[in-house]
Amino acid sequence: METEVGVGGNDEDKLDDMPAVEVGSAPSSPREMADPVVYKLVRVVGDGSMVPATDDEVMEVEDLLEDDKSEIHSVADTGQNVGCASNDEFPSTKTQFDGSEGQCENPEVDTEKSNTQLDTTVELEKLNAGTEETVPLFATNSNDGHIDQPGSGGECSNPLDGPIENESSVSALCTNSKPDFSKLEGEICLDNLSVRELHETFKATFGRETSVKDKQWLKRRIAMGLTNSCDISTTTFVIKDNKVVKKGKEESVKNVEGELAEVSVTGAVNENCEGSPRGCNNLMENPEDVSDDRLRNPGAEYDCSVGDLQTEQKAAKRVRKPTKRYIEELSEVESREYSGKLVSSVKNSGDGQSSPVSRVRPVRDTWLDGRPVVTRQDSLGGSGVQVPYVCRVRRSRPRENFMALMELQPSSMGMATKLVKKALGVRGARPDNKIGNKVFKARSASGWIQKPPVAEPEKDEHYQEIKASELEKDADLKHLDSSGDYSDEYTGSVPAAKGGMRRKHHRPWTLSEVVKLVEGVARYGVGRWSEIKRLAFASYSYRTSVDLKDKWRNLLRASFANSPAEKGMQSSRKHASVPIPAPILLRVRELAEIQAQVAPNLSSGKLAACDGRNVHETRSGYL
DNA sequence: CTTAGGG
DNA sequence: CCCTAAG
Repeated sequence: METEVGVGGNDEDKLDDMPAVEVGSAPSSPREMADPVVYKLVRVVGDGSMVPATDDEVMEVEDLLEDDKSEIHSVADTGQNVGCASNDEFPSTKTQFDGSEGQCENPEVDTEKSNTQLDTTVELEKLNAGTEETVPLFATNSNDGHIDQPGSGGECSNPLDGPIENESSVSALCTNSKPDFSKLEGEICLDNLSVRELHETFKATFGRETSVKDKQWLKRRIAMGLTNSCDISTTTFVIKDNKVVKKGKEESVKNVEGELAEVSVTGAVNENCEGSPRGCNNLMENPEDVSDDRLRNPGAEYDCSVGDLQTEQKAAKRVRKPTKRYIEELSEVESREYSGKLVSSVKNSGDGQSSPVSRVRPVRDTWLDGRPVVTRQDSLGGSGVQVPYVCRVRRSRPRENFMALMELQPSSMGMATKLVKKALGVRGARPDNKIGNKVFKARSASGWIQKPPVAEPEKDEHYQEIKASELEKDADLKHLDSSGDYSDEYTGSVPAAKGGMRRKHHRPWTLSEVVKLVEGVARYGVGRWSEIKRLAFASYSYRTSVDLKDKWRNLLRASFANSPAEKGMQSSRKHASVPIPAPILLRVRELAEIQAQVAPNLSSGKLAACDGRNVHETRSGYL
């Protein structure tokens, strides 16, 4: 779901103001994007910096909106939402999430952007042109009863958006995006219908009345109902050059079945799209805040929007959309691109993508009663309680993220990827982009992904990992310092039959991570793992200080093994999944030596002195 | 809780 | 990666 944001003008200011905080901010300047019209949901942090919103967030908002629209009272359930709803203002709509509930523990993130949670502002950042869908959303916020269509207003609000987009989008909807439904409808083009007619249609379709007056919303809803398919739910249109590309957006819908959130991603590809490689991805991943919330109130979420759908079409299955992880990857690429020297084309994991990859490991799909249930048992200790898979707490560890897999079709996916990448790249192109890097980090750190219920049981895990590693490798090789990170893993450990916890999923260290580690060690000194963790690895939710330590140990081993006697050791060295570049190993060695010499003699107190700048800084931060 | 080390 | 001991 794309949302547009009135933010436009503000962005710059925000950008400027943006703190250097690593985690936090993602400035996105809408203007930057010239071509693709995409609405991006953005979260505004307390300081005014913006962070890309996660799918969850977006979805949540959408849900809320929809709920409101469709049914007025629905809001009540989700307390958090209320805050959101209250704000009519599109530009800055703040959604308050319940901190306590919502947050899964993510220490790093929390610390750095503690504010975020409290006031999470959902802003729509409009990268480009507006989309129809957005409007309805807003409308929902305002109020069920009177649905103002801020949508139009919102779009209008942004000069950038321009009416043009709307038109295009609308027309597109009629013609392109929802052709099916119109056909289904019996040739009726919803656009032509009056609100009243739409209401009737709505009623006919869903069997219930709707108070929503928004035509667009109604149309969309009806279309959805008619099609049953998820694709219609949200559509993003991307205007590239002359072409209008419509990209299907995933609908955030919870599956009736037990699955809280299955998202279907439908990449509707326009004819144009097919031709053009570029795809545009709207969704940004975002911090866990939202996801948690969602988890919390599954029921509330889908009362309306989902309810309709469900009632109408229980059969239709919604597939979770790939976005987060997917996006992360993309973002990674992006970061590299702009930071970098190499502009790498995104490696489309085209091959892999052809077949949907999904991971469901931690999740148990059971069709026992004929009712498919996805349950996560681990967090509950195998109690068998159904848990929204989202919020898993893994021991005391920071938190786990779930990876989402993409169910996209190859074609759409590739396109999407490219588009996203492009979009990102555009943003990055700007001077401010340095921030982008950070942003994505933050995002990655927090990003949770919901898993597609559909996933295929085994093997996807590997699949994904491999894919990820490849990606990383790709990125890393291009430039080491770029930080690439994957989305988190969805699961840490799963209770074994016995109750033993499965190991945390193996997370291969990427080059970028290694580089960061090395830098961190150089900066803060060996042994200050927690500091390094916090500072250098703030963005990586996984990788605990212990992990860092272990990795360092391994690096040391590797470095010493390698450089001293390259010849003999080769045999022992097999191929590491991620071969560490010699330079890095050298650096590691150097650092190790330096530290070894300095630290011991001077002892802890002096060490700081020696390191001076770094240590102090670090310390000051804490102290 | 953070480190360090062994497994 | 995990686990544990020690500060």
